[in-house]
Parts: sequence; C-alpha cells; structure tokens
Amino acid sequence: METKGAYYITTAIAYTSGKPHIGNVADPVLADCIARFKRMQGYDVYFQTGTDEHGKKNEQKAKAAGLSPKEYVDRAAALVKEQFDLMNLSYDHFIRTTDEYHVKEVQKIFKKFYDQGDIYKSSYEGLYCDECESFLTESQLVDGKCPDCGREPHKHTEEAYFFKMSNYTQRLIDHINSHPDFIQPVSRKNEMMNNFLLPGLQDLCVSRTSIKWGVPVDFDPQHVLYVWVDALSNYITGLGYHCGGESDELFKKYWPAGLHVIGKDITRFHTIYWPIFLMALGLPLPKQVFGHPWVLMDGGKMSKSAGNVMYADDLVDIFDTDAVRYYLLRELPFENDGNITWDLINDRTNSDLANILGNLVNRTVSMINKYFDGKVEDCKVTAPEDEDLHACAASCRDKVAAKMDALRTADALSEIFTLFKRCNKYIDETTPWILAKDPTQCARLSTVLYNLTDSITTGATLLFPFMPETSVSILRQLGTVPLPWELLDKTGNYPASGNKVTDSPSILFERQEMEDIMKRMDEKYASAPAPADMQKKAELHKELQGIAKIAITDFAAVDLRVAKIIDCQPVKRAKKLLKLSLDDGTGVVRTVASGIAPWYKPEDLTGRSVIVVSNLQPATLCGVESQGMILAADAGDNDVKVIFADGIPAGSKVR
RNA sequence: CGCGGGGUGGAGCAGCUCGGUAGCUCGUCGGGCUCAUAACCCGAAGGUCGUAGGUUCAAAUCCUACCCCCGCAACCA
Repeated sequence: METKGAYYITTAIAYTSGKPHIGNVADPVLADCIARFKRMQGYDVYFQTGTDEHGKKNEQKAKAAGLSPKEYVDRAAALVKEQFDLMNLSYDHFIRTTDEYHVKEVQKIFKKFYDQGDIYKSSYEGLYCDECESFLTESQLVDGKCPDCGREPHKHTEEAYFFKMSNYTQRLIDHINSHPDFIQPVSRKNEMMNNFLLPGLQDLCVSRTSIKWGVPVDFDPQHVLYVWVDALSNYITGLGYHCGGESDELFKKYWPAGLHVIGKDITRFHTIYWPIFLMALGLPLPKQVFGHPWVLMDGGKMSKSAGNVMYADDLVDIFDTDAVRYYLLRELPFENDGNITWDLINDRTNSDLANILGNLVNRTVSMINKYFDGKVEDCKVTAPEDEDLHACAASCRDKVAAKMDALRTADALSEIFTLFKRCNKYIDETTPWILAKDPTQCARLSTVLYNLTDSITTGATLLFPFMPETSVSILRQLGTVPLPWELLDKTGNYPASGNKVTDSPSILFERQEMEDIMKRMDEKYASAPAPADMQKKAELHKELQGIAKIAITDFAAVDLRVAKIIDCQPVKRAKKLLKLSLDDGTGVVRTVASGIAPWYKPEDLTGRSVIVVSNLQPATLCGVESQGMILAADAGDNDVKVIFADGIPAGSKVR
C-alpha cells in the first residue's frame, strides 16, 4: 500500500503516582484509536506513550514506602503499563523519563538553552516549609500555615534557572493565529490566548535545588530540572533527537508530531511552553494539540466494595477490553466532560454492542448456515430495498473519516453504528425467513444475505481502530479479512462466490444485568485481598515505623475532652464545614468548625457526644471561629468517621 | 465581585461559532416480526431548551441580570 506520509502521535506521559484510573487511560485509548485509524488510512504511524517519573511527590512516596525513588517508580511505571496494556494499545514506544537516553538528551537540551541565553540564573523566592521541604504558594496556605504539617512557612530564596519566555511570545501568538487548528478544541485556544499569551508570559522556573529526584543540571549539579523541560522533551527524545548532533532516522522521519493528545488540564504546557522550547531548539512545532475533556466518575451509584474510583482492570473483567474502549470513545465528548458509571457503561454495552451489533452478526451467520449451509453467493437478484443499504455502506467510510479528522471519535462511532442499524432494518424489510419458504426465491434470498454480509464486512473493517478484537472476530466469523481502505467506499467487496462462514457463531457481547455485575464485583473484592492491598499494608507498616516517637509529656500537652453536640449547622459558602456548638461541661458554649459535612448531616450529630481537642489555638474558618477540633478517622479513601463518645459525661478528660 | 465548565422531554448527550419546524441514544407505552443474544423493525407519549428582561419579523442559539449545579481554589483546627 502506498503511504500517505508519516504521522507521529503521542499521549501525555502518565505521572507515576499510583495505579491509573479509568479516566487516566482514556487519553491513551483515544490516541490509540486515532493512531490505528491513521494506519488504516495508509499513514505511516508512530505512536508513543510513557511515564513521567521524576519530582518531589515520587521522592516522598518512595520514602514513605521505604524504597529508593528508582525502585518506587519502577513499580509505579509497571502499574501504569499494566493498565495501558489491558486496553490493547498499539504504541510503538513506551518512554520513561528515567530512561538513560532521555536523561542524557534532556541535559544537553538544557545546556543548549543556557548557552544561547534562553535560560538565566536567578533566584526563586517564596514561602517555604522546612518540615515538608517544599515551596508553598500564598493560596496554598491554611491560616498562614503549611497545609500538610501546620508549621509556619517562612520566606526562602532558592537559586534557580529561569526560561526567558518573552523572547518567543510574539512568534507563538503569530503561529497560533495563523494555524487555527493548532489547539483543539477552539475554546481551549481562546483560554490560552486571553489568560496567558496576551497579558504577557512570566518567565518559567525550570530548575530546583530543593528536589533531589530529577535530572541533574550537568554544569551545575546541585540543580535538578524542574518538571516541564524534562517531561515535555520526551516527545523528541523518544524519537532519538540529538541536540546539537545528528538525530536518528526515526526523528527525521516523524518529527514534527501530527498530534499530541493530552488532558485539558495541561493544555497550557503543551500549547505555550512546549512550542517555545521547540522554537528555542530550532525545531518545527507539532501540527496539532488536542486538550480533550475528562471522563468523570460518578461515585454515587457504585457499590461500596468497588469504591469510588473505577479502574480499567475491573471494567475489563466485567465488560471486556473492547466494550470499555467503546464506552470511552463513544462517551468521551469533544468539548465537555463525560460521565462513567457502571450503569451507563452497562446500558451502552447491552444496547449498542450486544443488541445492535452482536445480535446482527449472530442472526446473519445463523441464517447463512440455516439456509445455505454456510456460504452465500451474490446471485444479483436485486430489489429496490437494496439501494439504500448500498448507499449507506458505501458512504460510511468518508463520513467516519470526516469525523475522525475533526477528532470526534464519538460521532465517528455513531456513523458506523448507523450502518449496523441499517443492516438490521434491511433484514426486516427483506424478511429472509419468508423468502426461505419459497424455493423460487432462493437466488433472491442468497443475494439478500450476501448484501448483508458485504455491508457488515465494511462496518467491521471500519470498526477496527475502535474495537480491534471485535473487528477481527466479526470478520473471522464471516470467513473474511479486513477490506483495504480504497475499497471501503464501494460495495460488493465480499467474494461474490461466497466464503464459508463459521458454523458456530459465537456471542460477541453478552447481555448483562446490573445486579449480577455488582455481585461479581462484590465477590471479587471479598475474596482474597488484591495484591495492591498487601502492598498497602506493607507500606502502612513502614510508614508507622518511620514516625518519630514522642514522649508522654508531649502527649499530655494535648487536652482531650468529651463534649456533647448541642447544635449543629452547615457553614455558609463552605462545602465541607459544619459548625458545631458543644457543651464541654464548662457551661460556656464552645464552637468548633469541622470538615465533615460530606459525611454527616447536622441532624445526625445533634445530641451525640464527641471528643474535642480543647487547648487548640483558635482559628477562623470561613468566618467561623473554631475553638478546637473534634476527633475523626479517615476510614477510607473518601470516608471520614467521627469518633463518638456517647454516654460519657461532658467535660470528662480523655487520656 | 476567586477561576473555569454547565443547566435542553425520566436518564445520558447533540444542537449554540454562521438566529428561522428542538435532534440522538437509553428508558416507558402500543404495534409488527420470529432469522437472532426476551433480541430486531415500526409508531406514540413526554420538553414554555434554568429564571427574568432585552435585540429581532423570528432566539435553545445573540445581549444583560439573577438562580442553581459540577470541577479547581478557599476553608477539612
């Protein structure tokens, strides 16, 4: 097949902060679908994904788990890859920012920026928490204190390198204006222009001395590259770009990228900083950046055991990879965030995949077996009702391609299913079971089933980028292979003399009931703790051992009292806060604000007794002066339980 | 006046850029059919397109104000 040219497509690299959830894999699934579609069209595609592994968070997590940072990210990267691979991604390369070739190249890139004056050394000034070893922004502070440890941060100045953005701003603005498709969807482009580019860019801090886990600046080793130069460069280092030298063939062939698929939250970095870095390197800019919306998980309807977060592996257990891919590609809209719940994905799978598609293939194959012993020929006995089916099949390819060009996978899928629905309708129009009763209609019946098989072959071929396994399975059942792109806008591609179809059609997608699904998930989580749990236990144990011991006098400094809740009100303009009025035995009402609103209603608390830290420095939260705090436990990822002390007199000391 | 996104028949969404019979999928109800996975096909009910104004011959679509919801942020003492 003649190639239409090179096409390089990437996903954002996943941060190794743990097991990626279903929303995280939506991004690579989307990219995979586009990659496969481009290949089908005849492009020479290179598809890259990977992991972003440096940074403070990983350093801290590794420490908490008692591992070296590298050991930690090795595990985390494996988790990411595992979830990605479950989705049947066809990436050509999986890059890790800890890969040696990447690290070396990034250092050279940084050096080049420095040598040509794009980077200058200055100092980063901000509020710094010694305990947590991190900078805090004004807005992160909680009552002027560190949100993590509650200590007072102080002004701290750290030497750092900055990238001079102003050198390139105008060029970038011009580029965006002259390339209207560069940022997709358009609303994102306006956002970037109005909020960042037009007001003027601030120089970007690109190194840190307070982080150890990162790529060291080779000419100034106490500095480590600060995320974005490191992470963004993966798109070129992965292709074998060599700064200041001869790049690999791969790079020459595939750069510039045709498309960066990213989540909308990092649009800024991909449409502003990344293009500017590329300009500084003298490289052409990617053709397009798509900041896609998110799949939001609607926790309310999910079973307890499954928790609030949905993972690809759980979904695949129940629905199979292709059904999950289908859901993501079908429901991930172009402009707005989408939803995913067990109910929604089950509905879609049942109606679209089991009923419309699966049943269509099943009934078609069954009839061919029943009436023709597994082989239909095109006897060319046509009727007016054939016309519309042919038109629908022949026009499908270009309609799908148009939607894909606009990155609208949901609409593209919808076009394909229009064809499958048309096939179902065709069966009703032609009533093969009636034709079968009349021996003189044999040739017509054969033609009808041939037309049907032919159209399904077209649909199944087009389905490949979205649901690869299903596509192959359908074609196999029909005894045929995918059609070449050039023939997809024609009909009559299925062998006119017929192929032998499978004599035992298999169910493509089983219909399922929600009850059974929930039951299966409950069972899965009830039996044998998942390996992840074991790991969690080990981590918890390490964490507990790592905490410094305190003296009994330290503990005695905390005064705990039982108090009865005499009134409880929500706090205006605060989502999480409840204002509690407590009787602590003193006769003076003590007011405490507590962040438990998501888990408790005021009426559930009134009259109950709790434990309060009575000698805590008062603080004002959302306009409420809080005189102490009540004890509660983090009972789960997203669950808090107040520790009640019902039946104990107010004012009792707790020790 | 924190930032951003949104409010369209029971549910999930499209339509809004470039005003002109409100569309899709699921669900519900009725009918048809029996090749097929209780599936497929046809039809119906159901919406004053968040509210109130404005522009216009004409507004879901443009403008203004307000209400509500969701992310992020602010508060989880």
